[in-house]
Amino acid sequence: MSSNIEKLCLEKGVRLTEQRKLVAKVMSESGDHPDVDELHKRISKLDSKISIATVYRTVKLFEEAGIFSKHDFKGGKARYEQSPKEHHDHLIDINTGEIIEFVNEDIEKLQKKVAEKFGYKLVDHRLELYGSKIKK
Amino acid sequence: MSSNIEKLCLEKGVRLTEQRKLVAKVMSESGDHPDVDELHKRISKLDSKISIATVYRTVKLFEEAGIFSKHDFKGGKARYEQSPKEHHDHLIDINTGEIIEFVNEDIEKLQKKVAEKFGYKLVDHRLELYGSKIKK
DNA sequence: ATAATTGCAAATGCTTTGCTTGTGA
DNA sequence: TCACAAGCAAAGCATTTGCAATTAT
Repeated sequence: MSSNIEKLCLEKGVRLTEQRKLVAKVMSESGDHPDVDELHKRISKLDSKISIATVYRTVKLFEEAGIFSKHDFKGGKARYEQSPKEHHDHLIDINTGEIIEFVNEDIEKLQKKVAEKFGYKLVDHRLELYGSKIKK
Repeated sequence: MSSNIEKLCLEKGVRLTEQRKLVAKVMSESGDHPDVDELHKRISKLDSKISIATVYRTVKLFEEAGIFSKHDFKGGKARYEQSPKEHHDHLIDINTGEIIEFVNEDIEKLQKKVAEKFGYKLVDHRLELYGSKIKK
C-alpha cells in the first residue's frame, strides 16, 4: 500500500498530487534501490506523460521530508529507497550491482567511539561494502 | 620531495611530463584532500598555463596506477590524496570540511566478517564518518 | 622519428531551474 | 481562488573527449 507514504505526506504538509502519489506507489513496491531514471521508467508505465524533472523534484522533496533516503554509491547516479525504520548499511555486489542490506551493531558502536576519540559527535556516516560472490 | 611519485611513474611506465611532475609535486606537498579544481589552482601558481583537463587526466592516470586515491565524499566533487602506505578511513567535520584520517582494525575485521557472512569476498569498502566538534 | 600528451573548446551525463500552464486544498 | 506543482527546454556542474599542435623517449 502506498497509503503509507501518503499518510507521511499529509503529516508533513506535503501536497499530494497525482505524480507524487505515483512516485510513492512505485517506490513502495520496489524492493531495490532505483536511480531516478529507473524510477521514472517504472512510473512511466502508469503515467506515460510524467516528466523526469518531476521525479527529480519529488524524490528530493521526499528525501528532505525524511520519507526517502538517498545513496551515492559508486556509479555516478544517486539511488533511492524508502527510509527504513531501522538504520542499515549496504553490501554491493560489484559484478551484478545487487544490494544487500545489513545491520551490525558492533560496527555502529565502534564508529561512534572513533568519532568521540577525536572529539567529535557522530552526526552521520556512510558505510558501503563492495564484494564479489564466493562461488562454492 | 616529489622524486617519490616520479619514481613510481618510472616503475609503472608512466611517461613523465612537466605537467605530471607538477601534479606529483603539488600533491606530495599537500597534507589535505584537494579536489581537482583546488589542485589546479595550486599548480597554476607554478605553471600558469596548465589546463584543468590535464589535471583531470593526470589525476585519473595516477589513480589507475595506484599512485593517488580518489574519494567521493559528500559535496559532489571528487577529492584526491596520495595513496597511503596503510589503509585508513576518514572522519569529516561537517562544519569546517576538515578531514581526519583514522584506522580501526576492529571495524576492518568486522566488515570482512559481514561480507563473508553473506557469501562475499570483501573487495573494497567505503567508510566515512561525518561529525561535529564537541565544544568543551 | 613518432607515439603519447597537451590545450582548448565542445560534448557529456546527471541534476536543477525558469517560465508558462495546470491543479489541489 | 490562488499558492503551489508539472512539463518542457534550457542551464549548471563536474568531468571527459576530439582534434590539432607539441613533446618525451
